[in-house]
Order: sequence, then structure tokens, then C-alpha cells
Amino acid sequence: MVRPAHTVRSERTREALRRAALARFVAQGVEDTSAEQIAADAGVSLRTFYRHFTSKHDLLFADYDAGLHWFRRALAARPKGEPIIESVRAAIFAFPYDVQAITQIAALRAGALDPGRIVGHIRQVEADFGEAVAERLGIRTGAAPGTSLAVTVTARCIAAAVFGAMELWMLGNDRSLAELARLCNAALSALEGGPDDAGMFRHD
Amino acid sequence: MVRPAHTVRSERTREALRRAALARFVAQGVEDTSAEQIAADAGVSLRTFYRHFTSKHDLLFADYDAGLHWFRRALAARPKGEPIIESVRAAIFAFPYDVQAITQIAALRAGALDPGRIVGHIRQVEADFGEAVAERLGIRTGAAPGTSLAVTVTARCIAAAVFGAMELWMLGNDRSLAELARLCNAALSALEGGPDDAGMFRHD
DNA sequence: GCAAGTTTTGTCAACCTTGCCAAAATAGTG
DNA sequence: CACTATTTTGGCAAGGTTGACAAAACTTGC
Repeated sequence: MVRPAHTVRSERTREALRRAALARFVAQGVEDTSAEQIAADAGVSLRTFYRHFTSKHDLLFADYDAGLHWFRRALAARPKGEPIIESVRAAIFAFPYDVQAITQIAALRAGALDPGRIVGHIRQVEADFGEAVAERLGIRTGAAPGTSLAVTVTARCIAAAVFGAMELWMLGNDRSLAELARLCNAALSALEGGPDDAGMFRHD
Repeated sequence: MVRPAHTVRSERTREALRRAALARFVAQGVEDTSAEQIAADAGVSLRTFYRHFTSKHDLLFADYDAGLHWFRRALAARPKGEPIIESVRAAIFAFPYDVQAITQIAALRAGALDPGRIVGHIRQVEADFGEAVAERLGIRTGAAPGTSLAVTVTARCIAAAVFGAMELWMLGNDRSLAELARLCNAALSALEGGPDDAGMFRHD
């Protein structure tokens, strides 16, 4: 499939679809909104909808994807010699969170998607995040992706830590940025084997 | 949806569907096999097919799911006081691998599924694996799943290590059990911070 | 403004997936 | 065997998703 993403026109269409979808989602829930309705509201055909978004649920992850893109660049901008966890920490802390938007999307997801699909989608993003870290780790010497066990495992552990923290944050009551920072920091420190959490993997 | 899984009859249907599907998959590829063909070959309706398998691709992961079930029980059987990584290692090493079947399924998957879907499915299994480990970690004090950051992160890291090793194994040339054991062992040792891999997360 | 080339959109058809309800098969009981 | 409860199946309809091809809109160079 060829995804339109070049011209001004296509960007307008995309925006119209996003708007229409969000409005419907909020008004009548995700599952009770049909792709056809969204397309009609935006004044385009159903087929066009699927050219701009791979699925109905994809709309609920657009922000996530954008964030991933941001993170990739932030990571690339860190100094070469820095330990990978430091780079990740710095990038995460610098991220321009829009708590309100995150909360809204989270509410829509929680209320409307069947768990399987949503979890799969999030895991996908987590995997991409891990890929980004692995890329930055750079030990990947041009060989086929996933050639080095150490790189793969390290990157995925970091992704697991960050996403574990974020999911915990979303579930909790204190949805302040400070709390998010605290959780991410704790998770990453645990990986480093800091004073408090040494021996994490030796727990009973 | 109510999945049939009780009577002898339903088990026969399930087997017939599995057989029919595998035959078609091998003969004409996964993507060029329609669910309707499979159902017809097995002598049941399309609707019935979807009662036994959540999707066409689900057929390629039946073994995975069965393995997960096996692992869950093996883990539960380990002594309470054992460090979690030891338990995982022991369970993995005791698994009755059917290399031939694994290789065949892997070939089908590689050739036929669009990458997105297959990766998502595998990640799902990996997540379930992590859940199993987290469960066994037990620190989860009856509270809602994912309450403890340490447990979640630890479990996911272990899952990442094991699956990272397995995927590397599938990609490599040496598909012997010894090689699989070596890779899993290396990945898990890395987590423990063994003598060779200490400071994994401090790599540049 | 016009012709040629590129990008985006619409139409159509096929297949995937699932909820709902009723028919058929099976199991259990007396 | 007859009766009833449970389980499995089929049929149908609606909606999700995608490939193929042509029409429409836009860009560019003249």
C-alpha cells in the first residue's frame, strides 16, 4: 500500500479524518464508531481512510508513534560516549509530555478496545522503542538486525523498564510528571543495579 | 465468543481443521489459503473454523501457546526458594523441543505472514511468558496485575532475554539444541551480571 | 493556459472476523 | 427408550481490511 504523506492536500485529509474520528470516539465510543462514519464525516471514501490509517485503532496510537519518532532523534543527539541508560533517561526526561492528551487517549483505549488488540499495539510500540535503543547501542555492526545477543537483550530490557514504568504510571492515581519521572528513574536504576535494587534478578 | 474445547467431537473438529490448514499452508502458502478453504477441507462451516481458532494466523502459533502452558506448569513445579532465573533456566532446559516442527512452522511464518502481524503475535506470546514469570515471582501480593515495578520489570527482562535468544537461534545456522541452550544461558547469565557480562547496561 | 507526469482519491471485489439466533448433535438421567 | 440440558454447529448479516485499476486533482515545464 502507498501511504499518502507528501502534499498539503493529503495532510488536510489526514487531519480531517483524525478530527472526525476523535469526535465520534468521544461521543459514541470507539467500538460503536464505524470506519465508514469517520470517512463520511471527513468527506472522503472508506478506502481513503485506510490509506491514511492502517486501522481504526491505529488512530489511538498516532501520538505514541509520533513520540517514538521524537525519542529516536533525541537519542541520536546524545553524546557518543554516554552510557546507554543515561542517554535513555535524558531523552525520556526531556520529552514534551501532553498529560491531558495522554489521559484522554488512555481513557478511550481503556473503555473501548478489546484488551488483546490494545496490548498487542502497545507491545509493538515497545518493540520499536527497543529497536531504537538497540540502534543507538550501535554495537550492531551493520550485520543483520538482531545479530548480537547482548545488544538485543540490553535494549529490550531498557524498553521493558521504561514501558513498565509508564504503564504503572497510567494505572496509578498520581499522574504528575514528577511521579512519571520517579517511576522511570526507579526502573532504570534497577537495571543498573543501583544500591537499592541490586540483585533484582536474584529475588526469590 | 464461546470456544468449544470440551467434548470428543470438538477435539476431532479441531484436529481436522489443523490438519487441513497445515496441508494447504504447505501446498500453497499461508496468504493464498483462505479460511473458507480450510473449513471446507475439514468439512465444517466457516463460522466453526473461527470458533476453534481466533484467526487464520492463530494456527501458526498453536505450538507456541501449548509450549507456554507447559512452561507455566514447569515453573510452578520449581522449589519455592530458588532464584527466579534458576527456575526459568531449569524450565527452559527441560522443555521437550520438537526441532522439526519448530523449523517447519518458522518457515511458514517467515514466508507467509506480513511482518507486522507475526511480530505482534510473537510479542504477545513473549508478554504472556513474562506474565508467567511475574506470577511465579509471587511478590505480586494479590494486588492488581502490574502493581509492583520491580516484579514487572524483572519478569519482562527475563522474557526479553529468553525470546531474544530464541529468535537469534532461529535466525542462525546452528539449530541444534546445544546451541539454543548456549544462547539462553548466555542471555540469562547476562541478566544475573555474571563475571563475563557485568555492566551490560553500562555499555557505550 | 496546456500537455505530461505524479499524487491522491474512488470504486469494486474479495477476504477476514465476529455477534446473534436457531438447528443439530451429544450427554445425562430416569 | 424418552426427555431434558448442554454443547457444538450453521447461517446470516455487519463491519474491518486490502489489492487492483481507473478517474480526478495537483505539479511542473513550456
